[in-house]
Amino acid sequence: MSKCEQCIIKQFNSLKSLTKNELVRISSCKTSRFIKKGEVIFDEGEAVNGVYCIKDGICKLSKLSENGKDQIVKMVVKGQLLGQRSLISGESSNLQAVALNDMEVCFIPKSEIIADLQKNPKFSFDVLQDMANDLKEADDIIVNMAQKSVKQRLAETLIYIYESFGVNPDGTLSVLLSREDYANIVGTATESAIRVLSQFKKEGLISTVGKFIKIENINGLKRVE
Amino acid sequence: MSKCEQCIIKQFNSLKSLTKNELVRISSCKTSRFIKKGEVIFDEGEAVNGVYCIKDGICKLSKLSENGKDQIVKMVVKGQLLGQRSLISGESSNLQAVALNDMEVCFIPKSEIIADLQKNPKFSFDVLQDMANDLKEADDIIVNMAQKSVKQRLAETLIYIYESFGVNPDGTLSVLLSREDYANIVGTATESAIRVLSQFKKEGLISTVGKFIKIENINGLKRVE
DNA sequence: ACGAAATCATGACAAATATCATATTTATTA
DNA sequence: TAATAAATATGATATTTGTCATGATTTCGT
Repeated sequence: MSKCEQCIIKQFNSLKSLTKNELVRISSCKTSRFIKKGEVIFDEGEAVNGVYCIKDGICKLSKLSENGKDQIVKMVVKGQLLGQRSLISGESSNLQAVALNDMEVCFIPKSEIIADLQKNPKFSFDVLQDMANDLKEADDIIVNMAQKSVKQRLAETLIYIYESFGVNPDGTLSVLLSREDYANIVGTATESAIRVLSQFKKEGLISTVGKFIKIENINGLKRVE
Repeated sequence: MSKCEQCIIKQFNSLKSLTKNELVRISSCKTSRFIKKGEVIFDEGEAVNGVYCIKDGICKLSKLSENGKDQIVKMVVKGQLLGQRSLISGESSNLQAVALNDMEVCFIPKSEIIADLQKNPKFSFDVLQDMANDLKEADDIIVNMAQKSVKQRLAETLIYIYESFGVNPDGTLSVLLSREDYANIVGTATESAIRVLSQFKKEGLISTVGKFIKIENINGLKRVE
């Protein structure tokens, strides 16, 4: 099994602040795991006894609302950590995590991470900054949900995915989402999301290649009202 | 000026994890301040060079959206800390803070807090837990905004204020908000908020004493659709 | 106490979005 | 590969919410 000390993935998350010794210790107790597209990594209400370091792939974090609809709250991608929040608050997860494509992750047990949080202030501050950033993003989402139209939110989602996760060689968005996923990010009915995407297509703002979406006019998307 | 070591307010926030010595040091450089209702504590985009410990009163944290409407993201009350997030991320504030009634706060400069975060892991972990909790609440708000009706959101806001901030001797909600504030919490037009409150009143779910609101049937509010 | 300004309230209408129905296309699997 | 299921697409319509107009009430400063 590969070693954390030599893993380049950690450069992209708080684990980079761990010392060589800490990494060796974590490496010895971590477990590597492959996750298939659509597989549930952990469920809402489930105890998450550690943190996942994502080596490859992307997943969605969602919460089931009382009316039975799933709301996607965040997407977590290669290089990032998954399950930090629950670990720190010591509660079971408030969100469900589902793989959006095939993933490879390392699981680090809770006890190890907590030990490091309490001993290594640099690591702990790094996690704190991560969380502060998540909180800021969450605030922005709240404002968007509350104040913007479905059309605007969907346009911004497309731009967000484009800018954060990039494109395939043919220019289509590298993250492949169903129309239902788009609806669950934007917080609308699936039919509404489909309709808006159709409209964007008619207006030449996007094009589609099978299920893949390609942004054709990003400035147009930014001007959507 | 009163001393942090003896202040009972700190029992309610992360400052309780500081050592006696740390508190003495902080006490010597903190400044106490009175803030009038409606006063801006800090503005969106402004650098917040420290943390406020709220000794008395309550304030709202809001963000101006592009369409010119204010969205209230959180309320912070006596006992809690204000400005943590910006301090940790080292950025200027993403939110505006405005006093909802007369307040008394202590301001602790950034350098002092950062020093303690880096030296005292217990304190740092406490702040981390606080932030994790804020993040969980933010997730819940996102789901509510995305999936629930204005009526439901307003009902839940009333219940939240009732349960979190309590009532006056006559049973009215102790936090006095304008109809516009309610609209800005729920993310709707002021007229819509007014209309829904009028409806709740007609249905006997709430009553009003001047601008004050009294919850008459909390189970009814919980069942609103 | 008085007038100006803000806040609250309500009606009428417009716009956005949800829901239901029903094709059509695409994926899955027996 | 045929049969079946799932996802996408679109129309018709209902519901929710926003906007504009207007008046009543409350608050505030002098």
